Amino acid sequence: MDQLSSTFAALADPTRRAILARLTEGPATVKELSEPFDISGPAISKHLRVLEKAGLITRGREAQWRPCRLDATPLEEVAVWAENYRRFWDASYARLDALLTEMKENEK
Amino acid sequence: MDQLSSTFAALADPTRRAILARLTEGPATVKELSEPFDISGPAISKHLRVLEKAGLITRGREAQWRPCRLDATPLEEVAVWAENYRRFWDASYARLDALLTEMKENEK
DNA sequence: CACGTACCTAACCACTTGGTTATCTAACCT
DNA sequence: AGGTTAGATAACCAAGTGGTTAGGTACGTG
Repeated sequence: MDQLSSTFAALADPTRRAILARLTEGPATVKELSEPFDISGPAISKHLRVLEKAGLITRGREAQWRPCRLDATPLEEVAVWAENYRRFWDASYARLDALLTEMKENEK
Repeated sequence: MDQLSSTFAALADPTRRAILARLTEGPATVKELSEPFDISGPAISKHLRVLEKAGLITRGREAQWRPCRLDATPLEEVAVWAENYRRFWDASYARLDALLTEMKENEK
């Protein structure tokens, strides 16, 4: 699977997005991350592995803890990808787009 | 499933992203959309249903054709979501962020 | 009417996903 | 050494996904 696909796939789960949101406040252990959720440890472990494979988190090791840190670089690609569609949802951008097209037409 | 989740899930497949890219050039029939891909009609139909459920396309009906049109509005939510993480990948933004935090500290 | 074209639905298959419980390793603390 | 805590792994299950083939519907045309 390509980078963008695995990033989108990782983001498709609300639990994983909540984990990312939590990590914006700083690194956390697996236990801390699992606190807000009513699911088992192994389930969290699986989510973390998905996030790690997508390159969205990195994991260290300190004694018996395996602290997770956010790595947002894959999200830049997501933002860039979405921005390419801005003119299709943004009305003012659409008008600008139409203007530019018109100008191009006039050049011919 | 919430809106953002189903949007991300829809975008996780390269075939579906390619279909969206094709639709930026204007509406297309199912046949036209399936042309670039080496998969069966029903497979395309399934992809289109996923995109439709995610609100990324709308479908009309003209005689025996069911033309698809792009609807990018769910992508705005994606862009906004990703932008909230910009400071975690953008070095200059991170520096600005640190500066603002420092200023806040000084206010106390 | 008969035929071809565009598209959908149904049934099926292999694989993945999100969850579980049970069991293991590794580190810390008495 | 024994017990507790953090975490991973394994085995399992139900549901979902991405693909297939076969068959059905709706429309335009000879």
